[in-house]
Amino acid sequence: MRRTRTNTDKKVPTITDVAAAAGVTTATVSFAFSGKRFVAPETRELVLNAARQLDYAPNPHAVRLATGRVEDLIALFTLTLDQGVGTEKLLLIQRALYAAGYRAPIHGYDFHAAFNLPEQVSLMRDLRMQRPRGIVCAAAGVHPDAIEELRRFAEEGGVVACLCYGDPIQIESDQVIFDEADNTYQSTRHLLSLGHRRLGFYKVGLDRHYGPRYHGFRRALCEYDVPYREEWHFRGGDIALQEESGVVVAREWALMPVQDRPTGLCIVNDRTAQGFIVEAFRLGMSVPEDVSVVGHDDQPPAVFGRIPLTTVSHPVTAMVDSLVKLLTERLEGVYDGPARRIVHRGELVIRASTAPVSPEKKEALS
Amino acid sequence: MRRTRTNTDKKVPTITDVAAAAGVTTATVSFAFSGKRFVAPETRELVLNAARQLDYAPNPHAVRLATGRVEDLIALFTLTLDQGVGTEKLLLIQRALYAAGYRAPIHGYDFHAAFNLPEQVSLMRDLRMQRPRGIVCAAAGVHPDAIEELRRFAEEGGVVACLCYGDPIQIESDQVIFDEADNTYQSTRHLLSLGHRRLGFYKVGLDRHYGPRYHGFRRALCEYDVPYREEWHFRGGDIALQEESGVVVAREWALMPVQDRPTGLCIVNDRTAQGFIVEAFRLGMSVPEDVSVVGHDDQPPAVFGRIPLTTVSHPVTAMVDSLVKLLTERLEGVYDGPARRIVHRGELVIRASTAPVSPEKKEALS
DNA sequence: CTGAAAGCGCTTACAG
DNA sequence: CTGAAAGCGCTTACAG
Repeated sequence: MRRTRTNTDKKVPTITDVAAAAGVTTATVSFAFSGKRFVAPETRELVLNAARQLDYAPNPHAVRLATGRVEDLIALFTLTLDQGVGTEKLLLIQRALYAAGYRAPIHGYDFHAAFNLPEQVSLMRDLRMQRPRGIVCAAAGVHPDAIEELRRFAEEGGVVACLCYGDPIQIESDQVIFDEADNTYQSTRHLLSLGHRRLGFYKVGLDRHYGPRYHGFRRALCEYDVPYREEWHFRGGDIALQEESGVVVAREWALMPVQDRPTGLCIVNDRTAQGFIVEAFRLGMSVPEDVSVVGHDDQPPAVFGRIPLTTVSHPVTAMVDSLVKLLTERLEGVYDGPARRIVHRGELVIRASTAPVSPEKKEALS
Repeated sequence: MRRTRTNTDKKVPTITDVAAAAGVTTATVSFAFSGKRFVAPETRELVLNAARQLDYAPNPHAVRLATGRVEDLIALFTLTLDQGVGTEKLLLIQRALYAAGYRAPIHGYDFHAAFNLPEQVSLMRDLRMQRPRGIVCAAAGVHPDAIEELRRFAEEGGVVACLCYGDPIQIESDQVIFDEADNTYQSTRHLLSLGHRRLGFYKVGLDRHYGPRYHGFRRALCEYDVPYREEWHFRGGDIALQEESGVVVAREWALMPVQDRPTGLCIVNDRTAQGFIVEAFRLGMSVPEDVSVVGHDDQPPAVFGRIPLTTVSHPVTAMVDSLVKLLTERLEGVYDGPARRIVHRGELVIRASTAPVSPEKKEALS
């Protein structure tokens, strides 16, 4: 992998070249750029011209080595660079930070890294060693060892802000939390309020079958005194494409005896729910006549899919706004107190994929 | 924005600390890690233990400053971190490069940066100054000044590989090119072969209304001797959400007199096409009875949207494979010859959104 | 087998 | 108003 500079490679101009060209010291060049010390206007012009002439730009590694931390760098860490809310949040954070004068490259890895522990920890450690000004951790399922790296980063003077799903991350840092349990609780209550009593649950992804969303589901059932049935907790298999795992769930569901299968399904997320619905129709069923389906996120597929989806929103913009606010307050020294937490909840949006349980099904049940 | 180390901040261990703890020189520590010089096994153990003890990790900036280029860093540059093929490609490239032992953070900016020239150039310059081993430029609409930065990067010994849309980027580097013109040419020919003669065109995004896709559209029309009609070249407005601009196009289309509006529409891309279709149905029209619609990309929305979409695929995986192959051959010194170009084309996938032009419309036309 | 030291390209006290 | 020089934390010829 190693490669040495060949003699055909062009030399990159350094501060020394600029100093020589301008007939000054490197100190003067440095100060002419940074403004941290007064430089006579004429000298300044001389330096700037020489720099322009040579097309000089400072070597960031030298700058960072000399100054310690990288003051304008905020690293964005994620494990879910998906085709949905995860990526959208990062984009919005990036945009806001760029606007505030920071660079914010995304150091992410896709979905599969969530199950690849050593990789995850080494990624986080790399980030820490780069000594950015801050790290935004926007990921679900961050391993304790990776969190430990974050903690060290904070101890060493870095700013940490987290965007969490479901549960807070075990670290003393500002956190914006999406209440996943409540999200699924709301969708489940909606189905219950429509009279459904045989309810199924499915969450895409291998992670956390029994995480916050599951608990939200159970809590709603509990309040309505409706029993939880393990066989209606679908798994869908290990499929990368979200829609496809919805297809698998539809097949599993369709194979169940009509008298004893869910009449309402709580499916996380919209894309997976649409996958379910498309396959259900293909199998001769219809939604919501044969099953009511609630999705999650209220992303475009909820509106532009097979049928308009009843869903619970994921407040992407609000969460990003909170995060950026907490973070920039720290960065700019406006706030320096104890860690803060802001919890966001989604909202139920009723569309066409849910309907009251049909009378004959009510009978069948009794 | 500046911040100095407070005395509560923990000190990060350096190579000097490790050397002291192990009772050796920093040189020995360095070589014990890199293996570039023989180190007695016992000494090695001593060093490794001390490092573990202190939880030492080298400061990447010092390493980079000392060695010049960053040997295991490939920067991924993009201007389109979308919710679709753009992000998917980057993910796949990242995954492949990680597997090959490289780090590949995404230095991207969203869609709007494409129109923000200074930002774009400064991003590319920052990347160059970081002196990674290589830069992958996966973006459409890269400005000449940004390309100039890429060129300098290559002159200075960096490896450049491009993933282009439509036209090659004006630089001597390996390139994988997606033939956008052919993509739209194929979709247009499909409509023509179904008997449609009144054809409309819409490409989401402000960029390049008259780019390669437009030319593919016109070429197909030309071959069938069908006139191009400027008023059927839709604009859709400046809308971030791809589906929404499809909605706008549907409204524009529906307002046209029935006798004089397109019977076939070539819409880039699938999400936009589904947006069009959903709105068309809402307006009381139906697809393909009232209009045939071809999408582009063959992404999930083509299969899981309002109706299954006839579309032309975007060969994401094949393109990424090509790119990674070209790039790693360079990185590993397997290939060192002149720049190579690989062109990929998509394939027509026929589903339910297109149908032969109806007889009464044929009459109306004549 | 391993040290002592120069050098990478910056920044910033310390002088004048 | 600006220089001379130390220092950031590494790597790597140069010695022995």
